[in-house]
Amino acid sequence: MAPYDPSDFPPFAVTVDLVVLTVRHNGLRALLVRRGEAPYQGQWALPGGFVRPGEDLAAAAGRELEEETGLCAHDGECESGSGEARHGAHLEQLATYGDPGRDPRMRVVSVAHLALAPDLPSPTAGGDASGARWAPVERLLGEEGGGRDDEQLLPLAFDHARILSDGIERARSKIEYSSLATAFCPAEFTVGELRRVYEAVWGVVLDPRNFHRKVTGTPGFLVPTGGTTTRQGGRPAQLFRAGGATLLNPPMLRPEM
Amino acid sequence: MAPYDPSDFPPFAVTVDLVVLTVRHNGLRALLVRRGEAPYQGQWALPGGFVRPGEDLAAAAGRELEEETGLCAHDGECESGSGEARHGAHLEQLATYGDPGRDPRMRVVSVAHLALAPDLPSPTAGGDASGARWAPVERLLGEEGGGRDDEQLLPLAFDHARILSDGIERARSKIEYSSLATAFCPAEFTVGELRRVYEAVWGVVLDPRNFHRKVTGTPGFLVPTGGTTTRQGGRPAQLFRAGGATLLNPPMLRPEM
DNA sequence: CCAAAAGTGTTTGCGCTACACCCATGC
DNA sequence: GCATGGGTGTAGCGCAAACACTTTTGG
Repeated sequence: MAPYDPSDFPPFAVTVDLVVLTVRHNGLRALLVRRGEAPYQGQWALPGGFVRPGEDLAAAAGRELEEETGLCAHDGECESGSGEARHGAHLEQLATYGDPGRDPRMRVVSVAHLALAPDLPSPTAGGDASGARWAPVERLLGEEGGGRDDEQLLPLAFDHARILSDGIERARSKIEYSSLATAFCPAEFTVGELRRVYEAVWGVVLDPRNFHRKVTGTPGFLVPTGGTTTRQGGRPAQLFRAGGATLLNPPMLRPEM
Repeated sequence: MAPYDPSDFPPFAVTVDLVVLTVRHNGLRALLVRRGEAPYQGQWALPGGFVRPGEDLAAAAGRELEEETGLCAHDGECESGSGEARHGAHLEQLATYGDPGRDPRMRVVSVAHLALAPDLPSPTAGGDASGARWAPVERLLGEEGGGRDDEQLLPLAFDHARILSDGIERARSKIEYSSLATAFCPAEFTVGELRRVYEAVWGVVLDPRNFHRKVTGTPGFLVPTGGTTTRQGGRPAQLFRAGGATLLNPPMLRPEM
């Protein structure tokens, strides 16, 4: 190999791309922005942008997330520190994509991050995108059982379909063995609401009795607040907050794969 | 955010760093190279180098791995394609480290990869490093129960201790639910040899009877070759190759954590 | 009074654990 | 023949799956 010469290395552009997921209307959805410029002008893409010269990768991801959603990241391996813009979201590094040619203009290495957010009241305010939406993931991945057949797939710019697919797969497997599903819920939530998160992310139906026993029996997963709510109708349900536990032992079991 | 201008972006150096693990003398070991230049001259570091202008990230990692060990990578998400230099090893992307200041000379973003290799006959031939060694991981992480107390910790250059720690953690958790432990074994191996891999990586003792039943009962994990060996002494043991299965269901269970 | 969701108990079965014993080789 | 590791059978137990019923609200 050539000797290590600081003044002579191939220059790269480094960006962060964000897979932001939420659960809305009993379905898993991803945040997309419409591209205003070539290439892929007018097509949908993941939010993202350049990493700034003095900026940590996690900080760049947190900044982009707040610009797009108003959410302030916490948790994961990213600790951007201060400033609670809104209720927190989970943010973690996903993977890095650097194929030559993934961006036709130049050599770009993108460090993708995964964010999990609760259902936001406002669709998508602020941000630099000329348009933004929460798209159901079935319309992006071409999975089975996701809505009607006449809904066609939304093509994504660059290699973003691949990145999104990896992010969804990470989320689906990670809620098995961690308490991450609570990141999709508001600060206080019911067992039933948490169950509907699992059902939406996995695309399955779970037994309410066994689910209730499982989550309330796992130490540190849920902490009762003492309050109740009837916002889902029916009998009042206990409210919980997310407990301190991050790793679930034993894990939640996803039915027959 | 500033408009997207291809000719005006902050330039970064992009490197790959390698966490190469093997099992040797009943212990988990990592490949280290001695640095020939400042900074951290003379200290031990993970092998790695710059990504070349037209080169994929996985290809860069595979190239570095072959330069350092003579191994040809396969499997994982990295498919560097052709050229079987020696028996294959597992290679996958680990994580990306890009703190400003992690390299005092310039802004470097390093895409770390994890490689799992069988015990190599020759210590470490070839490569560009002035020195190389397989270091027991206990001497690098300061864990309990790893050898005598008078052995002191080896400090690593840059943030490589963190990267190594992340790589080891990935390997430890991934052999639970995948057939990856076979990547530490030669092409043909016995159930006992595979068990010693698990014992070395996890630092535990497993019940030979239950282990045997578990791995032979998991469809697609092991394929008998028909041959036997007595290289471990005692009664001849059946030889196996790794089967096609990558995900183990149900997973191997790591004793009391 | 009806619908809708919450919450609880029980049975059944599978898989993991823990244990003792015989087998086939090298020295 | 003895040491060494390989391979098998079994009993117990804990967890998860499957299932029915009561409770408490809103309309």
